[in-house]
Amino acid sequence: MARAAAAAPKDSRGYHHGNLRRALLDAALGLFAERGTFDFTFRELARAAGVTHNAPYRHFAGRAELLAALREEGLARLAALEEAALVAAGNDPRARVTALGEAYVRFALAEPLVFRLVLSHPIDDSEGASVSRGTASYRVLERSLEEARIAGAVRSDLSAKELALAAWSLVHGIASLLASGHMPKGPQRIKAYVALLSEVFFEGAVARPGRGR
Amino acid sequence: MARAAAAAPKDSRGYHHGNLRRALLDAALGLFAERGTFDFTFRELARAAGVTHNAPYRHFAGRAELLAALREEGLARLAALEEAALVAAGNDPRARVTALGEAYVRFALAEPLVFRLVLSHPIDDSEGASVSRGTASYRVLERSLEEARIAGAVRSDLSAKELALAAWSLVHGIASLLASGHMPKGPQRIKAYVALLSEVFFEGAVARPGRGR
DNA sequence: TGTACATCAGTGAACGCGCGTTCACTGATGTAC
DNA sequence: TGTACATCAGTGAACGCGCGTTCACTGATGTAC
Repeated sequence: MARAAAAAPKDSRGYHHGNLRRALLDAALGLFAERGTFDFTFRELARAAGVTHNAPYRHFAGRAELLAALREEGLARLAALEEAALVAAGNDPRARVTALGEAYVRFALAEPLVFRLVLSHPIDDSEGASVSRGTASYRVLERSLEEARIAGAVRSDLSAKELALAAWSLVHGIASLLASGHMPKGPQRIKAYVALLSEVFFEGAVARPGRGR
Repeated sequence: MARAAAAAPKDSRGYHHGNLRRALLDAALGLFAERGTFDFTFRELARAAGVTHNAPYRHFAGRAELLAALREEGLARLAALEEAALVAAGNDPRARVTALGEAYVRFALAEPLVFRLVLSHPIDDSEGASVSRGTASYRVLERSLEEARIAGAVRSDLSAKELALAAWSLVHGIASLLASGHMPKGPQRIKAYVALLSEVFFEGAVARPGRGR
C-alpha cells in the first residue's frame, strides 16, 4: 500500500520519471490544444514532457501508437459520460435517449480534438465498418432505443437499428459541426441545440394540425 | 480562339508545363486517395506532378494555400451537385429537401477526403462560426426549408433556421460517418440511408396510432 | 512576315535544420540472499 | 537489516535523410516594332 502510493505520484523527481507514459499522453493533449492539429513530432512531444528525445520510445513505438492510446482513452471517457447520463436520466425512455445525445455533444465540446481524433479517424474497409458500430457508445444508444420501442415510446415500424442510425447521425452531425467550429457554441446553446434536435427527432418536421400557432 | 485552345490543353510537352496549377491540384487529390491523409510534403507533390521541387512555388505559396484551393473547389462542386439535385427534384418541398440531403451524402462518398478536408477543417472563433453557416450549401438548405414552411409542408412553430440546423446535422452526421468508414457503404445503401433519415426527419420517431403494423 | 527583346515558368545546385533511429552509457529501483 | 546485483528508465552523442528555402540559371512564350 505504502509502496504503491510511493510509486504512483512520485513527484516526478530524479532520474526516473515515475509516470512518463501518462505525462506523454497529457503532453500530447496539450500540444493538440495549443496548435489545433495532431501533427507534432515525437521529439516535440519529448520536449513538451521535459525528457530526452528518445525516452518516449520506452513507452510507445511511435506516434501512431500514442495516438491509438489517446483514441482508446477518449472512447472510454465518452462511454463513462454516457453511462452517467443514463443513470441521471431516470426511466423515461425519451429522456434517456436525449440524455445520451447530450452527453455525446458535451464530450465533443469538452474535448473537440480528442473527439475529432476518435471519430474522424478513417477506418478502412478491411477492419470492417462494424468496428465503430460495435462501439460501446453505439450499442448503448441502440439498446436505449430498443427499450423505448418496447415501452411504446417510439414507432415500431422502424427497427431499433434504424432508429439508432438516425439518432446517431443527428447527434454526430451537430457534435462534429460544433467540434470543428462550424456552429456558435456556449453552454446554454448546447442545451438548446439538443432540445431542438430531440424535438425534431421524436416529433418530426412535418406540419400537424393542432401544433404550434 | 485557336490561341486559347492551344494554351489550355497544351499536351504538357516541353519546358513549360501548360497547366501546372491544375496538375498540382490533381496530384494532391491523387496523394490523398493513395494514402488516406493530407500529410504530404511539398516536394512529394512536385514529384507526383513530375516537376522540379520548387516549380510548385510559382503557383502556391505553400501547402496551406494549396489545401485552401482544394477546399474552395470542393465546396464549389458540392454546391453544383446540390443545384442539380434541386433542379431534378421538381417542386415538391419535401422531395427538394430530401434531394439536397442525398446530394450531400453522395458528395461525401464520392470524394471522402475532400469532404473531410472541407468540413472537418477547424474554423477558429475569430473567423466567426458564421463562415460555414454562410456557406452556399447551408443557405440553399435553409431556403428550401423556408419554401417548405411557406407551402405548409413543415411545421411553422419552428423557424426555417431551426429546421435547417436539424436537417443539416442529420445529413452531415451520416455523411461524416460514411466518409470516415464508420458505416457500411454501397450505392443502394445510400438511397436507403437517405430515405430512412428523410422519413425520420419529417415524420419523427414517436409512435403514432395508425402507423406501422 | 520577321526580328529583338521582355517576361515568366520551370531547373538544378546548394544551404542549414530538425527529424527518426542507433548506440553505448548512467543512475535509480527492486530483489535475492 | 545490510550488501550485491540485475533490471530497467532515461541520457546524450552521432548518423544519414528529406525537408523547406535561396539563388542564379535556362529555355519557351508572347509582344513591340
